[in-house]
Amino acid sequence: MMSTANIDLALATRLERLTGEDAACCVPEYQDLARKVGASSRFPQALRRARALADPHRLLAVALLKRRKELCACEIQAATGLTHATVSHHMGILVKAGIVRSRRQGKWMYYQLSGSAEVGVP
Amino acid sequence: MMSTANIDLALATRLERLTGEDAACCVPEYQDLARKVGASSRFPQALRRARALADPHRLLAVALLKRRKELCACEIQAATGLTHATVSHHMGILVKAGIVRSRRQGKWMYYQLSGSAEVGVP
DNA sequence: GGCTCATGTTCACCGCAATCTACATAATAC
DNA sequence: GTATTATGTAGATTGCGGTGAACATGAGCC
Repeated sequence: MMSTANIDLALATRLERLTGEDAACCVPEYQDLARKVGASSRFPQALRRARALADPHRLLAVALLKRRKELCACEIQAATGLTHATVSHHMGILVKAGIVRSRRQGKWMYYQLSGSAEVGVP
Repeated sequence: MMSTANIDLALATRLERLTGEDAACCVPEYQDLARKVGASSRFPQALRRARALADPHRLLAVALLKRRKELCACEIQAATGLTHATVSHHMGILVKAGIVRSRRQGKWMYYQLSGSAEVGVP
């Protein structure tokens, strides 16, 4: 396995052969930029939101919540055809991602969108 | 395992016991709505975009492309610390999702954002 | 032509997430 | 109190996706 230092060196020598503009195209700069972007607090949040919408059942639930203002867990279960355990699991992920908020009324658990459901890139 | 028909029946009888507003809260309506939303051409596209951004390395690559206009594969490799095979795999997913477009120039493959990188809910 | 470099493709491995079963909890009805 | 309903939680299984090694391709250089 090639060490990170070796990869850096090989890349640097390769990039040095390029023409003029490539003076700005050095490896450490990209690693620093990547670290800076990855360390931003917005990054894990955006990732959590993207992951939350990256499942067909969860995306469907959010799409339905966009049309009906509020749905109870059993209605989402009917729409998705999943078991209640799986629905609870999915809705928990959406709530943790900040896309959906829940409200308990008696036996029923109601879900609605919490602000915009869009996902942006940090 | 409970059949779908049985679940429908059980849910319907449960929902019938609820108060006034629940006349509109019938199971087939939600299944129809779910089918309609799921059958929309926008749904699989939105899902593909969300799934494409649901990986930290891919999200990082897109975030970097938002700052630098264009990056070659080796620069993305340097930024992410992955092997070239994995970078190629990830960029392929981003291209198929329509988030990134690629351009070959000599030996180098350049990537740039293809329009907005946002993910909307259909 | 052959050689090297940058990248794409294929395959196998492995970890994680989606799912269900089973049990637990909360709230209402009796 | 018990019974029932709606939902959450824990554990186990399984399938999918991220990963890298190895091979293939394509472009420049000699």
